[in-house]
Amino acid sequence: MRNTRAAVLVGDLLRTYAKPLSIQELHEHVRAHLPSTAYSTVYRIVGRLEAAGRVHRVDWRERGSRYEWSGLPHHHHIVCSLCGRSVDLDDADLGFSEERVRAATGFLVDHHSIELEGICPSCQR
Amino acid sequence: MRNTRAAVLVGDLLRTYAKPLSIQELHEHVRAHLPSTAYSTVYRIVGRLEAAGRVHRVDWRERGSRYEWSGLPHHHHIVCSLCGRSVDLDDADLGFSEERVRAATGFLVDHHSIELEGICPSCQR
DNA sequence: GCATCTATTGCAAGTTACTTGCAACAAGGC
DNA sequence: GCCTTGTTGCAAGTAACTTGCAATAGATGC
Repeated sequence: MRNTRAAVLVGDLLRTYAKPLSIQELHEHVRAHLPSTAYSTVYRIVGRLEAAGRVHRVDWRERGSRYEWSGLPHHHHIVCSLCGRSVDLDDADLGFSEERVRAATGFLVDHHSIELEGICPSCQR
Repeated sequence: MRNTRAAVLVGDLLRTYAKPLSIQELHEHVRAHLPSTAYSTVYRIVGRLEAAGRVHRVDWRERGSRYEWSGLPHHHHIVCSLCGRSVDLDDADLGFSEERVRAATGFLVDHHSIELEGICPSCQR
């Protein structure tokens, strides 16, 4: 994968922002630095990053599908339904283990996705 | 909401099948009994059922969005990535509690969605 | 049962977000 | 610098989902 200007901008933002971003949001970011960049370019960069395993997709129901840097430790998200901010949670915070699912169902778990929505502490005030 | 023939077919299938179904699948079922039924009719019936709270949407990533009868006890699913069959899991099977999330993050949880994918016991053989 | 009212339907067209073909372009190796 | 080939911008193409509208059919009251 070539280090084109747009690809570097997309990769850097995903890596440093460390939260899921939509292609729209990535596109806006790239255009701020390289105004001629097309949506389809960002779309394809993200596809390449995903194929290379450097990024993975996250679905936030009403908020659409988003992409997050894969180098982060495994975690899930809780998104504030008022302000949209997200906080990370790991399996231990949730009491989750694949072992437990295995015991309950006999399934060998490949993949799990946990998405939570609620009101964050600051919006509760 | 009127008890039209198509709406009764959709509602009955969702209630008795008790597993998430796509609009496509519901449409095929309705057409088997009422061949003239349009996709958009099923689409709107499901929308009405959802608005009435009798059905809710479930997202199964690659398998698309599906709808499930709401009268069932709260649960999640693990879907076999080979045969597509799903098994229900409740929060206790997962060790999950909103209280725990509250303690870890301070968020008031509105809604949570947990979807698992793996290999079912019979496909493991 | 029959008339009436209005939700519901079928059809076709519209919208949206996502995908792709292709010729021009530019990153990286030599 | 020059060439090779991955990338880009543009515009057009999909597929799935939505909607407008005139015709239809549940439901209600008589």
